Amino acid sequence: MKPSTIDLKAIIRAEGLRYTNQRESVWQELQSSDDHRDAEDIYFSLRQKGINISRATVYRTIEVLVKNNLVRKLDLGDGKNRYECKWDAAHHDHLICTECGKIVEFMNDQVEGIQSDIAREYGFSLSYHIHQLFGLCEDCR
Amino acid sequence: MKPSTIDLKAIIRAEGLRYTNQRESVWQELQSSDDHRDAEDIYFSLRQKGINISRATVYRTIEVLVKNNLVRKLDLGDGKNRYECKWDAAHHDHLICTECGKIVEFMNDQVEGIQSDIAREYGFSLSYHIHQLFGLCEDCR
DNA sequence: AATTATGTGAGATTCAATATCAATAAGGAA
DNA sequence: TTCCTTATTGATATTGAATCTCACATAATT
Ligand SMILES: [Mn+2]
Ligand SMILES: [Mn+2]
Ligand SMILES: [Zn+2]
Ligand SMILES: [Zn+2]
Repeated sequence: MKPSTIDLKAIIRAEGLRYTNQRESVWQELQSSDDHRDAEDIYFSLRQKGINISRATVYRTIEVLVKNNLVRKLDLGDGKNRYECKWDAAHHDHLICTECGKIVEFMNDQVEGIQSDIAREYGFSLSYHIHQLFGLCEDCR
Repeated sequence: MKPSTIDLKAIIRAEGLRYTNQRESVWQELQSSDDHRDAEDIYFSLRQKGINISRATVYRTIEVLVKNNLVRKLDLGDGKNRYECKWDAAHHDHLICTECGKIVEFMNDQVEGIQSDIAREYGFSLSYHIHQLFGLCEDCR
């Protein structure tokens, strides 16, 4: 992931919130990889780097980032939420290997269009969708 | 839902399991409606009908039914698994109202086909998928 | 520096789901 | 039918992710 052009301090303060070391740390940690990580991952990585932070603060901060569209929350069906840095990313969905956990991102305009058609057909106004394909990756089958 | 032509006793015993009142009761309860219900719903409905059963047994029995493709387990993102009777149902995905919880079932051959294409493109062999559209239904928007 | 309200940390709590284990009962044998 | 073996059940404890509580810390303003 390329270095952020995002000014977290400005965003945080525009929300009327306080800019803190903990919030900056969580944001940096999430930006440090392209992975789809869970809150516990973030918590442990920060602790390992000697940064003192609590689980509660990790959860609370992630929620702030999600609300400001800097991070996307994902439920990949393994019982815990995962998060990905999405401030510069176009929409995409996921292909997941049920054996090794590998995650491939895909985007298909045709499917996106059909989703809108389906919503219209049933009188729904769509706000978001979940589209996940599960199976075995090349290496695992 | 039309009355079952399924012989649960035969299926259960073919699995080398014992046919019990509890297992039959859970199966009957799941068949009694077309809804997407959670385990607690099933548990309470049975108790209300005077059937003595424990939560643990409800969970365990549902798992047996899922493994035998009589019931489909769904994660609709509200923190608890939901179940639908699917012994006679063709595959379908879901459109969910985030306001009132209404669930509409849809099926689109084109999307199903594209999913296969995507899997092939990335070298995956697909085993299942989750496709859920969230938004406001006609009544709620 | 003083003030004040927001943010944080440690631990308690919630809730769905699973595990434990003594008691029960299904189903095969006689 | 009765007996026997063992899967199943129920009551309860436990797990794990996520949230809540509240005394204390600290960001931000004056
Ligand atoms: Mn992704
Ligand atoms: Mn359905
Ligand atoms: Zn794999
Ligand atoms: Zn609605």
